[in-house]
Amino acid sequence: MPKTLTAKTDGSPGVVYRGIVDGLYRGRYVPGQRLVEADLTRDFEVGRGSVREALSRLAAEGLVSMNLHRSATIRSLSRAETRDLVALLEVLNGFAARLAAERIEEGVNRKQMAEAYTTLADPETQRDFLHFARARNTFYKTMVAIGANHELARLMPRTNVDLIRVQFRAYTTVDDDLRMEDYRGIYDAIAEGAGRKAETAAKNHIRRLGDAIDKLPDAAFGG
Amino acid sequence: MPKTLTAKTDGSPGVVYRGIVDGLYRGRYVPGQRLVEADLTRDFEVGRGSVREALSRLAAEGLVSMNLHRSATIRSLSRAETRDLVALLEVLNGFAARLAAERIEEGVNRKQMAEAYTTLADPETQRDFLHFARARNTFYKTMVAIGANHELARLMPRTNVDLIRVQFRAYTTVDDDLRMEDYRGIYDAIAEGAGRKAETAAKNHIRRLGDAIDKLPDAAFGG
DNA sequence: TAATCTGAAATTGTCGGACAATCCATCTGT
DNA sequence: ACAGATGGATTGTCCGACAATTTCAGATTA
Repeated sequence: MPKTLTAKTDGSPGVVYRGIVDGLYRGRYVPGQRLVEADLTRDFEVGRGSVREALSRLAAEGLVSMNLHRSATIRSLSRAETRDLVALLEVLNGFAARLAAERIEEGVNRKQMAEAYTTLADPETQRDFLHFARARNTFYKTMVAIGANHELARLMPRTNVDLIRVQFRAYTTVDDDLRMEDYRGIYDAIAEGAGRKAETAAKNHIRRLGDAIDKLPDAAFGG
Repeated sequence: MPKTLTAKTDGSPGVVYRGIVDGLYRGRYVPGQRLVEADLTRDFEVGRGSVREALSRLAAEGLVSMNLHRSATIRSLSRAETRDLVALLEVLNGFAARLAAERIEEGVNRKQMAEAYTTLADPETQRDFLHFARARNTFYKTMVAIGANHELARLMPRTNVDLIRVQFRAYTTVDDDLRMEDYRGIYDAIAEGAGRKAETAAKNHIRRLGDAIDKLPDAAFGG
């Protein structure tokens, strides 16, 4: 029986890959920080080749940037880059929401989507940043999965949502309630099977997010 | 003076990377073909580590697929995958066209766009598949560049347009004229600075492409 | 003192070798 | 003909080595 492992689950490079992404969310690594290969080799107890492979994967996804003969660094989004990314996410998430709405009736989709939304809306999960981040990721991932567009699913992780999440984490305490209403709106539209409506709901949500980020002070942007 | 090299231009892995992409367009590699590391090491005269890094980059972009303990293979799009990809490209290209139209007045954008379109429309370049493919790539790349959305530019090459281009190359002789009209429509809308119009023109073009592909026989799809 | 130059240390880029794990095709015995 | 054993081919991973380049502290100079 051949092992069916996804690209991220496999061996040593995967350990490093996941370790770094996880470390990002846990605050062990912060945007701008240098990632020295020798250190990673020691920390994760794998060969330099594996470290290298993990780094180049992360670079391909845009999470770290690699300059020739310089250490890789955790990428830090500038104001302009953030704006670009938000504009792109508006389009992509709108597309994903529309697809999800169109397929809500198939299989166990409705049940899965409901589950993801329920845990996201649970005040219990909202107490802890890590729990909330995970629930939100699950929500979006479910939405994309239900949409069943293989290529979209492949491309989504290659946007830098994670960076946005982490880089502005300190500033997100403002309007939690408003955002929860957004999520509810998106979910309801998807549950209704209203593709158009879901698309605009998702787009509007991202646009509001972009507006909020625009108002952030320069200190929130590293480079 | 620090060398300013882009991710694809750098050293040995870049040689392999570009060699394979180029080989794809030249027909040296065909979808489904196995890529044995030892062979590539010999052909490109670089270390296995570099070959490995190039392969994982290509895998990250979706051009080759890597299975555990099996050779990497040039990916072959199934009918469903192609449909998904086309639907995604419709959204992304629409976005790119809109952005380009909105910024056509800035700097040398108008001139560059006109140039790209002119060489694309030149009957001379349309005679040879390789020339035409290159001109079309330039056309789209210019459009994206003018749009000036850094994240979109980063993400576009990670779609599998190249695969579509190559895999269905044998079947594209049908409606060249119709497609040239499409390009003209897109270009005109961009030149007018009409964002909405450019978006729908690009979307319609991709949709027509998708319809054409839908009518292709099963033989066109490998896996 | 401040700016500049210099050289050593740190770090990455690349290669080659080595070995285990696994897959694949072939062979073998029934 | 078919199930299982077997060996070659290929990948996954690590290690060591060396050149190229950057980085930084200390020496030199205006």
